[in-house]
Amino acid sequence: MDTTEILITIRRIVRSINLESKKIQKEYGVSIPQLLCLSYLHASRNFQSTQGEIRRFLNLNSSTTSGIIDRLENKGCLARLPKQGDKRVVNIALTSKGSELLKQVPPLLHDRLSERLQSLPSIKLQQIQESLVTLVHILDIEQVEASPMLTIEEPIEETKKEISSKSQEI
Amino acid sequence: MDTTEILITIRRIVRSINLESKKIQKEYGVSIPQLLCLSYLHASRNFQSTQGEIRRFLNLNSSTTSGIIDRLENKGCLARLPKQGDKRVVNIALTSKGSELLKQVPPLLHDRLSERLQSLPSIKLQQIQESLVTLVHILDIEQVEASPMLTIEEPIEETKKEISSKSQEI
DNA sequence: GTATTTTTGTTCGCATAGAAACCAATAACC
DNA sequence: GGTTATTGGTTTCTATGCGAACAAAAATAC
Repeated sequence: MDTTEILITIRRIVRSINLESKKIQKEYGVSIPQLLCLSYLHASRNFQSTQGEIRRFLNLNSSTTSGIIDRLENKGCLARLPKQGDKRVVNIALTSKGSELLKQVPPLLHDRLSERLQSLPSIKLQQIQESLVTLVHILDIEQVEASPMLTIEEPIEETKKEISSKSQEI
Repeated sequence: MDTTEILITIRRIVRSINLESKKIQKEYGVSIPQLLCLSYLHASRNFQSTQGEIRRFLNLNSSTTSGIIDRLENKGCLARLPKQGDKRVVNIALTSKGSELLKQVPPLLHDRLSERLQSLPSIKLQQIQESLVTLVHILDIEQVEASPMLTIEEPIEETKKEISSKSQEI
């Protein structure tokens, strides 16, 4: 497996995750980013948070977060409330409908996948973890540069690119 | 790092790839899926292929492929031609504009990423490959089920799920 | 030859994702 | 207090991605 195949494999992993998200959405009516958002609210103080906090938690762009919140609001899972003291900020509150939905979904999801991952030898699992972190570093060039104190890394050039060539259908 | 963190890491990898795609699009006017499509045409006989072949190569849904081809057609990078003998099939032909664009983009991209991957110890690279393949198997549950002759795999239940919980902003 | 099934690719609808533009509110500066 | 800079979130636009529906064409069955 060379560079190209690694990239192709990543694309396939991404696709699987997206397909899974679609299945969950069909079955439960919420997507994974939506679920992540609801989970965050559930774990927040007073089951509330701000759009900015959710955005940072999800590590997404502001407009994307706004869209996710819109759709959850339309579903009745959360509500937008004004925040005392700062009129720019919108408080996002989990509704009981959202809370109920959370009770149905996460345990099923988490258990199944954990099951599979934990059936692996722990050495294997460790490998996966390290490999993913390595990939993050390779791809997250900006992050590495932003923290020169992290570790000894080889000098990495500014602009990183990604390539593609053939991929084979399975 | 447990299951949740693996999932979170995957999400971060996905994000990096998407951000990279955005940069490339801004700089060269084409996205990575579009580049993949053009590359495939370039390597095809007579610089032509069918929508179905491109779809299988990209491993994408038909409507997605149609959209990608639409946008490349609008850019003048490819053309839709009828196929002799089967009126359902559309031949997709790379234009010289598309060919020229390919000359500018891919070498830069591929080289940079290869460079970084190949600067890793070969053991590390091997780990990454194996880990990705393992993840593919875990996520590609349907593939494994569809091919019971592949290898000895533990019995895997039908519906797999994915979970999420906290992720931290870096 | 006719009826049915399968194939091919397009359209539509929905969601995610980012960039850019925007505006109101707040903070910082003088 | 007035001016400038920053912040927070929304809107608009573009692209990717999937599923469902669809129509035409081809393949298959009788």
